[in-house]
Amino acid sequence: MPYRRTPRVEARLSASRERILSAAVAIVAEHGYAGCSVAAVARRAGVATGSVYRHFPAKADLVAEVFRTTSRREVDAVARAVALESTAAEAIAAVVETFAGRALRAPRMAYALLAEPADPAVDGERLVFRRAFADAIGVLITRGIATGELPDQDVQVSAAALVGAIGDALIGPLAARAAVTDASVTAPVPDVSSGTAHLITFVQRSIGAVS
Amino acid sequence: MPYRRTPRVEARLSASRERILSAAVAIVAEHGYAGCSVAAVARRAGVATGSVYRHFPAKADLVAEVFRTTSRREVDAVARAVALESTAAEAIAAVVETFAGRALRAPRMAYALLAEPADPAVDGERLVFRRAFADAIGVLITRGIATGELPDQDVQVSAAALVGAIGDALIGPLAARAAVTDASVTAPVPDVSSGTAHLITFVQRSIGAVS
DNA sequence: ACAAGAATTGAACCCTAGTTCACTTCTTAG
DNA sequence: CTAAGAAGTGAACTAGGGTTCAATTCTTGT
Repeated sequence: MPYRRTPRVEARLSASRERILSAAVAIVAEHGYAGCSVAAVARRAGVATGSVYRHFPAKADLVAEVFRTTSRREVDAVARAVALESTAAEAIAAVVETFAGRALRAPRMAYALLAEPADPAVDGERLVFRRAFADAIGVLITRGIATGELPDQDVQVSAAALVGAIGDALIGPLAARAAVTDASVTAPVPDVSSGTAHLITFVQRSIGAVS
Repeated sequence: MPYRRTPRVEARLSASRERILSAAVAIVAEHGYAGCSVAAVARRAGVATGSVYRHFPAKADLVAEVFRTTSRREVDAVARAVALESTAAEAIAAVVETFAGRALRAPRMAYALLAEPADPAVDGERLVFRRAFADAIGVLITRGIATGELPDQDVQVSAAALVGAIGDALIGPLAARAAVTDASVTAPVPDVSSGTAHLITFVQRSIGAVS
């Protein structure tokens, strides 16, 4: 029985899978889920459309994995920022700065993560993402309560509300930026740094951290 | 030239349009945008699919109007609640209670308003909705600052962030309820009243209202 | 070199849901 | 009553994109 899968082939297969995934991530970062058709992904990865289905049973699985990959990056960045700071006030400020900074540098991607309509499978992942994000913030709140820096509070509720607060405060400017990016126009965008500063004040006050 | 549009016909036409719109609203309330196909709307309104296009140039226009109709109700309810209270602390509590109460009583509708993927036209309306909601909250904050009850703050940022905070804190329980509603199963749902109480504390603290 | 079988291809297929349109049914003015 | 023309109908059309599959190209063990 000739031809048994050899490590060499195995490696090429997983490299291929990786290229497809990367291509999909790149397309979402540039054009959002709207531009992420199977045909476009295949073209960018340098394979035939049919080949995509050798690695992913359906498009929903592909985009779900795309979402997971990209959202993990964001959650990790935020979690790292939290770990670096000592006080809750500094940590929550770092969360806002990290997340807002990254989002505004890659607005199309941020929009895709936060709000863009997509496959129901992505919706599920989005809930996971928000929960993970909330957990990272929860860590900081719990720590603050333990040290007495923060008043006692429902960590789950505060964390979930903060995720919403930060996300929503960003959607406005984000939508503007995403729009101009789509039109590939370099346009003046409403200043964000002052908004970020105000948002930091808001979130610090909201968890009871004296600014 | 026989047949000129008479008031009688005019009335029947607008009644027809109204029936179509109501049917669409009802379907969204029950099954979300997912179930809101033109054929389904027409069937429920008791007209042919083609007739829908006598009143709306395209489906996007219909669903946009559905969204506008339903979101106005919510914003009005919240604005009314704000107007009834005198202190900012009471007013923001009333906002949370009103919105959360209504949302949890009609979870499928709330999900459609807040988060359900839908036509791009709906996305645009959703931004309008959030802004209107934020404006209602902004009124209360501005008033609180003026009376000295609240510390000075960026009203826009605080209001937008609060919209996000309230919305996001609701999405979790909402998704659960919407799911069980879809399956038409009466199931135990995570208690929400205690969550609402905690959320009220959170939002009061976040605008600097002493609880 | 050869054959067994897997990987790859990309054009054809299919399915869904919005939209159209030729035809029928009403409504109105003379 | 009759004709002009609008409103209403629903089956057929269409578009877009996910999915499939017969044919082709590779890879491997003897």
